[in-house]
Amino acid sequence: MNFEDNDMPLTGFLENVAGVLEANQARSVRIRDSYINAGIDLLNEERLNHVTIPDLAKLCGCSVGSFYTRFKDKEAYFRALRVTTIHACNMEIDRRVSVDALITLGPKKGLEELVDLMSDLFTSRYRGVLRESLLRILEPDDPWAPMRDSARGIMSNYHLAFENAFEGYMPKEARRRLSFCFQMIVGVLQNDLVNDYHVFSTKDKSLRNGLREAVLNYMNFGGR
Amino acid sequence: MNFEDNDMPLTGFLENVAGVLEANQARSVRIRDSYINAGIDLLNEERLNHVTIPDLAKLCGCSVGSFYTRFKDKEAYFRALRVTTIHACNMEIDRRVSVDALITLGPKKGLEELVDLMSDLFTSRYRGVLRESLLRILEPDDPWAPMRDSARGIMSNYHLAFENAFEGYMPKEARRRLSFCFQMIVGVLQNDLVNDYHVFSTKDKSLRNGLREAVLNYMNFGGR
DNA sequence: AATGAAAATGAATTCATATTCATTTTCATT
DNA sequence: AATGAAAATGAATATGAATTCATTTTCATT
Repeated sequence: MNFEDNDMPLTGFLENVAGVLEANQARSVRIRDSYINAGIDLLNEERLNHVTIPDLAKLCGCSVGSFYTRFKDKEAYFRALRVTTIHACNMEIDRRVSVDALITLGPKKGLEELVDLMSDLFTSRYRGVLRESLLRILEPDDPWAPMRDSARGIMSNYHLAFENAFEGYMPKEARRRLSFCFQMIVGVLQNDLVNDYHVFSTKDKSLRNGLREAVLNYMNFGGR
Repeated sequence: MNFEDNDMPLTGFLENVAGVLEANQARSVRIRDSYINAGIDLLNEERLNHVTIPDLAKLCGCSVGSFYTRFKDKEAYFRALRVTTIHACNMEIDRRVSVDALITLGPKKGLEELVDLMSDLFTSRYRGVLRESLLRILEPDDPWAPMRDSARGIMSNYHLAFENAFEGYMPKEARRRLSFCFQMIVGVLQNDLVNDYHVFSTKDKSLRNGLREAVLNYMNFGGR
């Protein structure tokens, strides 16, 4: 999967992130990116609290000070991890659930694609960053806000595509149900993100299948 | 609602919580309970991080030191908040979804009761403690574990009651669906616990109604 | 009301990371 | 290869909240 690629080029959006300091030399860009990539991977293993700057620096084979010539502070670093993550997610979203793509797929396959896309995002290499963002959702920054924005974008695409499928008129009831589907998918996936002890899990494909079935059933497109 | 009562007597279970120090005088019991009650209420407003011991002491009209004669450390204090919460939740669970109660209600009303019970728990005075526990789920303690245990208990009751309703034989398919229902309910409610920006919310009754409808539909008991 | 145990007090201390900065090293341009 | 700007270094410092403890006060029993 494209958005799973390691060592993606981080140039073009990191530059504009508040607190990410200018990197004018190839060397500093390399170190900056290695900090970002290390962070993305580490957050799949532990909480950001437990990642100390000295640890991080050692892992990247450089010094504490270098961290601070790349990032204003730890907060800016986490912001950079998030922006990288959101960028990757949004690429995937645009690719797979644009209004055009959804109109081509039609309602039923479109819904299946929604479950698959969301499952893929929550299972990707960025899972740890997503988890950390979710677990810090109440902090002043609200690191989950951009995910919410993306979610709203997806929803809007679905509403448009469904309206089109229903020839311009979608019953209010169907709108409500569509929204609730999305809320179920997100809820179940967020729960899985944080909680390993469920019957249906993203670890195998059971959660994906369960969600698909639940959503299709609920929308009256019939299960499998 | 019973489990909503303020100033519930905290004697009988707090005594056994690790790190909760003996309180032999009426005065110390009073102070201990006022710390607990203040904490439960504060966590509806802010994260535990932001509650400092000096703040807490001032709020309870006593000194920092008194906190440490009641609780070994802040961790023990949070444990006490959780045990209080779980105690209240379990009382409500036993009262409302015992196997007997569920057999009396029958499958359809039983499912509605599940949605209502879970919604009530996640909307109670203990909402803040539940949220804080969820957001700390990855910490060594796993403060969410006891909630998971309660959840397992509820599930088991439902499986037993449904087996009874289906005269001792419940199709595997129905078992799976029942589990997934629960996973949806918990997922959606946990999401709401942490995230205010959804179409269906516990703030009004919309989430409760939506969940009820979704669950009944999915289980083929027909919506409203 | 005397007495010793329990509890409360809050200024001072501890502790664990995040962050700084004077110095050294590397880069890129001439 | 000389030069100045950029970047890296890591020991030292700052920070901020949790925790301690010597002292004072209150409780409960006689």
